[in-house]
Formats: sequence, C-alpha cells, structure tokens
Amino acid sequence: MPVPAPRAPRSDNRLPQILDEAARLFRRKGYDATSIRDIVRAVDMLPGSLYYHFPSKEALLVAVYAEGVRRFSDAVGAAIRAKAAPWPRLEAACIAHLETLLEESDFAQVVVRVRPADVPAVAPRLAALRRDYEGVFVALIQALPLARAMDRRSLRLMLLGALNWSQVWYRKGRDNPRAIARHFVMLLRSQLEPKAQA
Amino acid sequence: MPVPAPRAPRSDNRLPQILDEAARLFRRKGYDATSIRDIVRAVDMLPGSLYYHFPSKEALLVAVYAEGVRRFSDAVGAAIRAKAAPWPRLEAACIAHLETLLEESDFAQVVVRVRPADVPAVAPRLAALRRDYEGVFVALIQALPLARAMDRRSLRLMLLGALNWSQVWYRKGRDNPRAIARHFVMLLRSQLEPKAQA
DNA sequence: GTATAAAACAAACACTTGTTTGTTTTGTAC
DNA sequence: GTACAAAACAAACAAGTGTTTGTTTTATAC
Repeated sequence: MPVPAPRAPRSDNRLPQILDEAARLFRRKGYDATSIRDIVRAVDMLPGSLYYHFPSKEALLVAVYAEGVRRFSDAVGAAIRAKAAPWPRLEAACIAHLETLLEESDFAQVVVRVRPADVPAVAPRLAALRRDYEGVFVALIQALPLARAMDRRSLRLMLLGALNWSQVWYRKGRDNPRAIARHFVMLLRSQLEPKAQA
Repeated sequence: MPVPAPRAPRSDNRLPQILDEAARLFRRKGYDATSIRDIVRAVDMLPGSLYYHFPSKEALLVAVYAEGVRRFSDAVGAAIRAKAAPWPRLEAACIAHLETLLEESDFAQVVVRVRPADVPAVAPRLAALRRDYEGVFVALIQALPLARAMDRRSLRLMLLGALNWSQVWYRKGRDNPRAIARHFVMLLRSQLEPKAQA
C-alpha cells in the first residue's frame, strides 16, 4: 500500500490572510478579546474552516507571534550589519526595533503586547521566542565598552522597557520612532561612555 | 410623604472583599480573561449579588483602577513630601512608584496592566485617572534644573516607561524595586545635571 | 420585638465562546 | 476528464459570558 505523495498547497489558499487578520486583531483588541469568529469574518470564512489551518486558537497565536519575532530579527539584523562600532550598532538596533514595532508590523506589536503568561497553554513557547530575539540585545550591550562597573542587565532592561512601553503612548504623526530611539540611546550613551564627550 | 433616611452600610458588607479579589484577578489574568464568576467564587457569593454593589463589570474595573491610582498617589505624595531638592524628589517618587507597583498593591498593578482602550465603555475615565496621577511626574520633571535644552516629555516617557515595563520581567526575591528605581534615575541624572558630578 | 433597608440568593435570560463532525466544493496533476 | 487531496462549508456541541428578575435572608435602629 503505497503512501500517496503530498501535494503543493493551492494557490488560492487563504492562510496568509488569516495570519494577517489575526495579527491585526490581536494587536488592536488583545488575544482574549479577539474571537475566532472576529478573525474569520474579516477573511469571509466560517469558524470551523480555520481549524484546517490551525489546531487551536493558541496555535494561531504562536504562528503570529513567531512571525512577529521574525520581523523584529530581520529588521534589527539588517540594521546592525551596516554598522561596526558598538554604540552605533546598538543605536541602529533600537531604531530598527522601534520602527518595526510602531510603524511596520502588527505582528511585531503582538509580540510586545501579548504576555506569554496570559496564554498558559503556549506560554513557554512564546517566552522562548521572545528570549531568543532579545539575545541580540544582550550581545550588543555586552560589546559596549563601559566606563563603570555597570550592570549590563539593568541597562538592557531600562532601554528595552522604555522602547517597548512607547507602544502605550505612541501616536502616529505626532511621534517619530527613529527620533525616540535615538533620544533614548543618547541619554544612556553619553552617561556611560568611558572617556568624556559630555 | 417623607423620604426615608438612608442607613449606614452593614458591617458584614463584603464589598471590600469583592474589590480585593477583583484586583487580584485583574492583575493576574487581565480584565477580559477574568469573569464575574471567577471573582464572586473567591468571595463565596453568587454572580448576581455582585450587581448590588456595581452596575456592571466595567464599573467594577473603574473602582479597582481608581483605588490603584489612589495608592500610587498616596505613596508618591508621602515620599516626595520628605525631600526638598528636585532630583531627590524625583528619585523618591520613582522608588515609591515602583515599590507600590511591584510589592504593595494588586490595585496598582491593574493601573499599569489594563489599557484603557481595551475597555471602550470606560476608556476615557481610566485614561483620565492615569493622566491625573502622571501629572505628579510632569511637575517633578518640570522642576529639574536641566543642562541642555532637554525635551522633558521624552525624559518622563523614558523613565516611566522603563519603570512600568519592569512589571513584565520583575521577579520577587531576585529583583529589588528600590534598587531598580535608584539605578534608572541615576542613569539619567548624572547625564543631565547642569554642572558636573560625573 | 418589630419595621426596614441592606445585601444576598436562586434561577434564569440571551448570547458568545472555542471546537468538532461529517460533508461538499474546488484547484491541480496526470 | 478523471482522480485526489486541499480547503472550505454547514451545523451543531457543551461550556461560559455579562446581566436581570423576583424573592428571601439578616443586621440594625427604634
């Protein structure tokens, strides 16, 4: 009894639209407040049909979350590739992070907005995804030549915290992601640099 | 036809327990993920009974949120009353804010965790409450003698953002609210002060 | 002790939730 | 054009949602 060969997905496959819509709604209303029916309605589909693509609502969230992390990583990776010195690399990373978060991607917003602990069934997976991404910042800050015996962990937590919290107060048009990121990094930089410049 | 005089509330009145339990659950699971039944179960009450005390779930949230803001304000108010100079006042405020948030009060955590926009029916009220509280920080930062033509709004957003985001990574025992707050303020302070000290 | 209002119960309401099941449509490869 | 798997439909499921209604208990003030 020969096993039938798997076939390529159909070209009218609406999985990408599902992901897009899920990201948009998870971002806007949060995970709990978004229902399966909310999502499929926007894609003109029936609730049950979603379960052909994902085994559960949680699995859909994981897919969106993973895509969000990928967008962050891609943007930051490309940004730091263009810089050599430690501080410019960190600044470029922060700018890329914030532009992705605030202007580019609903997927990225989901990563910042949804707390892993709020979705127990997949909390470890979400936490791991976020941790992997933040590893880039650990490395970037590790590479900084710091003057004092500075706690690099606190430095990272303050910087990323301030950046991510901007999601709460940011308003398109009024604020500018690049300017915010530059500003925040500058505040820390001139304070921590070995020699002077102040 | 004389209007009957209102009577004092009964002493076995369980409203305080309801508020406590709502704060605990809103903090732990979020507003949407917490049901009326979750709350009353912990107080050993029936769902309908809650509606004697609050006209809606949103009204209950407003009560919890307002109490959270009050706790923040009380703690910060007491803390800055003991200091005179601008920078020590700001530092004391940050310490009080973080200790209240991370160790004292479920109510305070709700203020930081629940986004007004997620509860449209009462979003303006929640936003106003939070804005009122943050006014203290506006004033504290306004009073700082800054060296450069520094954007005080960005300074406030970075500081409060970093503080509030600590709710995401803070772990009791491992981390220390007072130390975190001191650290964050120090990072900004020595950078911004007019003369020197660095 | 009795009147009265405070505070809770008991039971349902109409609706939404995530998910499952069996069936049907539909694009594609031969 | 026919076979076949991909992808969707149609319809229900059990459980949970916020809330309402009418009734009953109960602490307190006189």
